[in-house]
Amino acid sequence: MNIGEAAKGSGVSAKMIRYYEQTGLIPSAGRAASGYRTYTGTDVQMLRFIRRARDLGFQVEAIGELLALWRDRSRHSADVKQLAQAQIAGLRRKITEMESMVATLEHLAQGCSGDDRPDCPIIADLEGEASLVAPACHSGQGFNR
Amino acid sequence: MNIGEAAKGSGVSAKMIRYYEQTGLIPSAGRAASGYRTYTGTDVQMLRFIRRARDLGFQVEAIGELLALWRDRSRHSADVKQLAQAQIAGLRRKITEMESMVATLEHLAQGCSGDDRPDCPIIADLEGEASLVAPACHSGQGFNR
DNA sequence: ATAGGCCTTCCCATCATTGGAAGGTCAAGC
DNA sequence: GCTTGACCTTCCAATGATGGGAAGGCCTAT
Repeated sequence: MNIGEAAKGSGVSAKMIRYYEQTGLIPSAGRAASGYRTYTGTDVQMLRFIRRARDLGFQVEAIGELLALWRDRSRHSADVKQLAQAQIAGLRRKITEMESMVATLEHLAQGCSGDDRPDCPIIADLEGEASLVAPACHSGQGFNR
Repeated sequence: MNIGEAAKGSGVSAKMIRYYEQTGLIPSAGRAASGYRTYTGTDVQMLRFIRRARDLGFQVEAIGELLALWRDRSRHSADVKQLAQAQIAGLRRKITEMESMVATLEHLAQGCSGDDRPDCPIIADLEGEASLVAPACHSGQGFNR
């Protein structure tokens, strides 16, 4: 089948399929005499694998490792589990960060009258002055950047 | 003061300060005879404002709006609050997505023996076959991409 | 033969940030 | 005065994953 059909069948766009090939995540597809890439059912299955891993938030690099384990019939499930747990840990870290942001924002928004007056604890907090509402202690630093 | 000192004082890197100037987020800094950018205490305060907004996860575009409100003494706190609430909503959406990923991954990892045997429900799930452990119903689609 | 739908490659843009190269400036010490 | 090192300047490039588009080739049905 051609790339369009593989894209439809896998949920990975044709653009991304070419990109994954280019970056070495997947092997080069076969080519028809016309120069068109050709895909088999197995290829589509691999692309679906990638799609699902991507939907679980794995980065492409980690997906490469997952693919290698997938292909390795003598893999150790411990290796797979480790990747999954690293992914869980990474997601948890980001979730925690964002939750802290939400908590701060909610605290600030709650103290904001939200009317036509200019006074606003949100602005005050961003200004770096002590919050007009409460110490907030929101700037836990240690952000991802 | 020079850009380095402004960077230190604000927590925004010199690189980013130049970038923010270039993209119009902040006005062009003054220049010394040498061509060096010069900053005042007010500038540093503005940069700190940006830094804190950034730490709350605001995108640069939203920070521009916040800066405009900050400078607008006749602002309506409702406008500020709205930006904050939009930010909260966006963060919450991402958190929910990630939590769903974590839930799926945990479920799968829990069923993985994590030893030297190759059988692994994580791989099985990514393969797209019915999970060996449970229906999982993890692929809720509707992801951010 | 022609239309239009698919494919190819190549380049560009995103977003926020970092890195580096090549070169100018400043301040301190000799 | 001169050197040195720290700082500054601009410009260009890369990141990661993706989308957009142009210019041109291929395929199939009418």
